[in-house]
Amino acid sequence: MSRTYHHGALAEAMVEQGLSSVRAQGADQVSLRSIAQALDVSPSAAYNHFADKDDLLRAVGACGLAALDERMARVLAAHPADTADAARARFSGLGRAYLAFAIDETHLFQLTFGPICAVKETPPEETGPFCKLMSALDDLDRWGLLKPGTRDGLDLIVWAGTHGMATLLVEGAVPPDAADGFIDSMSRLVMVDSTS
Amino acid sequence: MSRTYHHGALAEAMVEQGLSSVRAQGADQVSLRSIAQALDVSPSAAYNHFADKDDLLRAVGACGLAALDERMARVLAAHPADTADAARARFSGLGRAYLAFAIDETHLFQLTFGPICAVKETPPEETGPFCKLMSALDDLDRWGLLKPGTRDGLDLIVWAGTHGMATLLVEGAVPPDAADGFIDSMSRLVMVDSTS
DNA sequence: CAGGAATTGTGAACGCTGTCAACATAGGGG
DNA sequence: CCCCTATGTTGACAGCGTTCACAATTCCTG
Repeated sequence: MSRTYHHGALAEAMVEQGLSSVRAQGADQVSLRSIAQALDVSPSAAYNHFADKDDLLRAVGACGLAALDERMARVLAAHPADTADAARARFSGLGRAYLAFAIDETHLFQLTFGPICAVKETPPEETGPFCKLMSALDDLDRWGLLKPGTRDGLDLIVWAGTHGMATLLVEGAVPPDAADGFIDSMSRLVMVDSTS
Repeated sequence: MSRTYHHGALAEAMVEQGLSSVRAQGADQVSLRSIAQALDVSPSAAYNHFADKDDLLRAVGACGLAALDERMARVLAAHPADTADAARARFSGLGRAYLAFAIDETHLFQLTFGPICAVKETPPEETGPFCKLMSALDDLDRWGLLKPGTRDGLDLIVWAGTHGMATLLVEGAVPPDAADGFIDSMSRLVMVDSTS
C-alpha cells in the first residue's frame, strides 16, 4: 500500500504538512519526526530536500509570508485605485488585512516573523506586504490625502506601526477587537480630515 | 570543594546564568542542562524551583522586561518634567531607550516578548515600559504639544509603533541606524512643530 | 537539645528529539 | 542492458526535558 518507494514530491508535501502542523500547534511544538510520520516517511528522508529542520521551517515561514501577501493582494484587487476614496480604502484595507492575518494565523505569523526565518535576511523592501503598504501610501500622497509635511519617514512609521500592532495582537498584549480602532486612529493621524 | 550540598540560592543563580546564556546564544539554543552544568548542579535540581524549562525562561524574560524598564526609568530620571522641552525630551528619550534595548539586547528582547513569555498574560497596561510611554504622552498633552485632535487612540499608535520598530530592528528587517530617524519622524508626526 | 519533617540536592532512567552514515530501491540516459 | 543519480530506509548517536527514588541538609517542634 505504500504507493511507491519514491514519494515524488516529498519536499512540497513536507512543507504542506509542516504548514498545518505549525498552524495547529505552533512552530516550537512541531518536530521533524512527526511531520515525517504524518507522511509515512522516514525522518531522515527530509535531509534529501532540506539542510536542516530550520531550513524546512523557513520554507513553511515563506508560505506564511505568501499567505499574508495574498490577503493583501485580494484587498488591492477589490479596490481599484481610481478615486480618492478608493485610495483611502486601499490603505486601511491593507492594514486591516495585515492585522487579520496576525489574529487568525497567530502561529504562522510567529514563525514567519520569528527568529528562525529572520536569519533568512528577508530583503528589506522586496517583500510583498511591505511594498504593497508603501505603494498605498504613495497613492494617498498622489491624491493629496496625506497631512502636509508628514511624508518624511512615514513609510517606516506605518510599517512599524502596523507590524507592531500585529505582534501585540499575537502576544495577546492587546485584545483582537482593538484592531479596527487602531487602523482608524492610524488613518486619522496620517490622512487629512475625511469630512472635507 | 563542593561549597555546600545545598546551594542556598539556586533559583536566583539559575535565572542569572540563564540570563547570560540567553544573551549569548538566544533562548532557543539554551538548554536546562547546560545552565545546571554551568552551576555545577544536577539538571533535576531545577525542578525544586521551577515547574518547567519554560517557567525558568519566563523568569529570565521577566528580567528582560525589568532591564528595559530600568533603561526607561533612567531616562525619566535624567529629564525632570518641568518644561515643555523636557516633556519632548522625555518622550523621545523613552522611545530611543526602547529601541536601544532592542538593538543591544536582541536575544533578551526576543525572549521577553516571544511566545514563551506571552503566555504569562502580561497585564495589559500594568507593565512598566508601557505605562511610562503613556505617561510621557500625557505630559505632552498637558503642555499642549500634541497636534490637536490626535489624542484619540494615540496610546496604541505610539506603543505599537515603538514596539513594532523594535521588532523590525531585532529581525534585522531594518538597520540599527534607522532607529533615530524613526523616533524623529514619530515625534514630528505626533507633536506640534518644534520651531514655534 | 533531640528527632522528625520539610527543603533541596543527586543519580539513573525514560522517551523523545535532530542528525548522520551506510545501505536499499527506483527511474532515466549512455 | 547497465550504471548513475536521486531518493528513501535502517540503525545508531548524543543531547534534550522530565521523572522517580533516594540522600543530604536545614528547620521546627516538643
